[in-house]
Amino acid sequence: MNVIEINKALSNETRLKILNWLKSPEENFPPHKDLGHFNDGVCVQYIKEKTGLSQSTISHFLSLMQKAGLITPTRHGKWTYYKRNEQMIKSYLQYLSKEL
Amino acid sequence: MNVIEINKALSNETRLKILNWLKSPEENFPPHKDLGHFNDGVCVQYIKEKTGLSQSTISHFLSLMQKAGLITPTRHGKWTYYKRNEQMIKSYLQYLSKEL
DNA sequence: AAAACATATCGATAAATCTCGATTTATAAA
DNA sequence: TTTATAAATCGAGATTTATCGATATGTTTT
Repeated sequence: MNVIEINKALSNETRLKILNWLKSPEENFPPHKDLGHFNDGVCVQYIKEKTGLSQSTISHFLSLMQKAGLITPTRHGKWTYYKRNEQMIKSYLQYLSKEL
Repeated sequence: MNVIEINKALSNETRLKILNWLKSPEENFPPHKDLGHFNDGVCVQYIKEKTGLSQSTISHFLSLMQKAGLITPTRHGKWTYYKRNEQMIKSYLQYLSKEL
C-alpha cells in the first residue's frame, strides 16, 4: 500500500465522487443492459456520463485509482467494470488512524 | 474542513514526515534554547535542518499544511513554532472513516 | 540606530497533473 | 470480414506543484 499514491488519487473532487458513487451503484447509475447486477461495479461509460468529463480523462482517472489499489477492474466482453476495493480502503483507513 | 486540500497536503513524503515528527518533538528534535519545552511545537529552523530542504521550501510546506488546518503556528519572538492541530486531524479521520 | 537572525514572500524554472481530441486495441455485431 | 462500440493509450497545451535563491518583514541584540 502506497499512502502517498492513494492520497494523490484522493486529491481530486471527481475521483472522490466516483469512489463515493461506487458505494451504491444502484442509486447512482442506470442498470446495465447486459448484466442484471452491479456485482463487478460500473462500466466506464456510465461513470463518464455522470461526471461530464471526456472518455480519455475518465479512463485515466480510473487507471490512477486502480494503480493506487482503490478500485478493481473486471472485463465483461467489451465493457470494463470498476468496483471499490474495500479491503484496500479499509487498510488505508486503518493505517491513517494509526500513523497520521 | 477541506478534504481535498488536506489530501493534497498529505500527498508529499516530506510533509507526511513532518506531521509525524511533530507527534513526539522530544524524540525528533533538539531542545529549544529559549523555551524549555515543545508546548507550541517546533521552530522552522529545526524542521528545515531535519528535512535538508531549503528554508523557503519548508516555509512554504508549513504554510500549505497550516492552510489545510493540519498544524498551527505560534510566534515567540523571532521564532515561529508549529504544532499539530489534533482536533482537525481527528475530524479529518472521522470524516474519511464515514465518507470514504 | 545598525547589525544580526528567523521566517515569510517573491520570482523563476523544472516537473507533475489535468484535460482534451485523436488514435489504437479489443471485442461484438452485421 | 467489415463495421460498430467500449476502453486504453498517445500527444499536446494549460494549470498546478516542487524547489530554489533572492529579497522583504519582523524581532532581537549591540
